[in-house]
Amino acid sequence: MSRSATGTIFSIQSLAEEERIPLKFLEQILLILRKGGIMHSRRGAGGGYQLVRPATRITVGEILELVDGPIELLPDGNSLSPGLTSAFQELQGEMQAWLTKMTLADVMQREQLRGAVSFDI
Amino acid sequence: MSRSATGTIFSIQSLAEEERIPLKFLEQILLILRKGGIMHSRRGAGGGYQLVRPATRITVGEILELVDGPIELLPDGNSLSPGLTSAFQELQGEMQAWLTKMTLADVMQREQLRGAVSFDI
DNA sequence: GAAAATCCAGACAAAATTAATAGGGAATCT
DNA sequence: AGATTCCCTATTAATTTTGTCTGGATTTTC
Repeated sequence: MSRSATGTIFSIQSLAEEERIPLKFLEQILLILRKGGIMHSRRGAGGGYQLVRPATRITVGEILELVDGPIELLPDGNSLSPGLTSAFQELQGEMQAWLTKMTLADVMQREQLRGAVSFDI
Repeated sequence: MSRSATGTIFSIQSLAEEERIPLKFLEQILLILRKGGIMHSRRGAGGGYQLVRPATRITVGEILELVDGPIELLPDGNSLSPGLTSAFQELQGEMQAWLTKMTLADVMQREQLRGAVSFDI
């Protein structure tokens, strides 16, 4: 019963129990994901959350940026030398590229290959 | 008068003044680099620090690991799903590869290209 | 022996990060 | 109306990180 299938709807509570995450904690994360355009929600009885797009079109980078904020190796007002700054910008670019290629579907496939616990979100 | 030339010796104090870093702070860093086998030091009058190897054979990753500890995207006792863990391990591997290819000489060349402040260490 | 310089262990505070908790408000279904 | 479920803001607590400072001890040169 994969919650990562596009149409599947589920409640915060049910997911919180399965993953053993505090309900109020999970609530905040899902809220962020909805505002970020990754999930859709419906209130009231029978409501819940569901993915807006198929997992093949949701990237890890997208989720990470929403939840953790922008991926930046360099601090905002960085005092590093221009050469180091340039180098780290390059690395950061490579990380971004990777994070943009890696989709939620890719990650879920890796769960399968490892044959372990089922994973959702 | 580049301090990154292999033979050049300099004192903590002179570098601290130039870079406007607290002397005692810089001292700790240089100490780490020496223990890590990147720098050599000589005590007493006329002593100081110098690079052991040419900058072409010192990598940014080496320095970073010494100063900041191991580069790890995943926390030590990570509770992530196996699929996510696997994915992040892959990314971490790519970062490591990049950091191992990028040498101090490469960084210094970028300083030149940007024509800005001279940079040492 | 005096001066110059590194060596070393530890204490400290401010800031940032992370995880969690709290308490109600608003919409929707039956 | 009442139950269900998401919505929203704020606060707390614990931990880690970062930068800095203290106070010497040791080695080397002159």
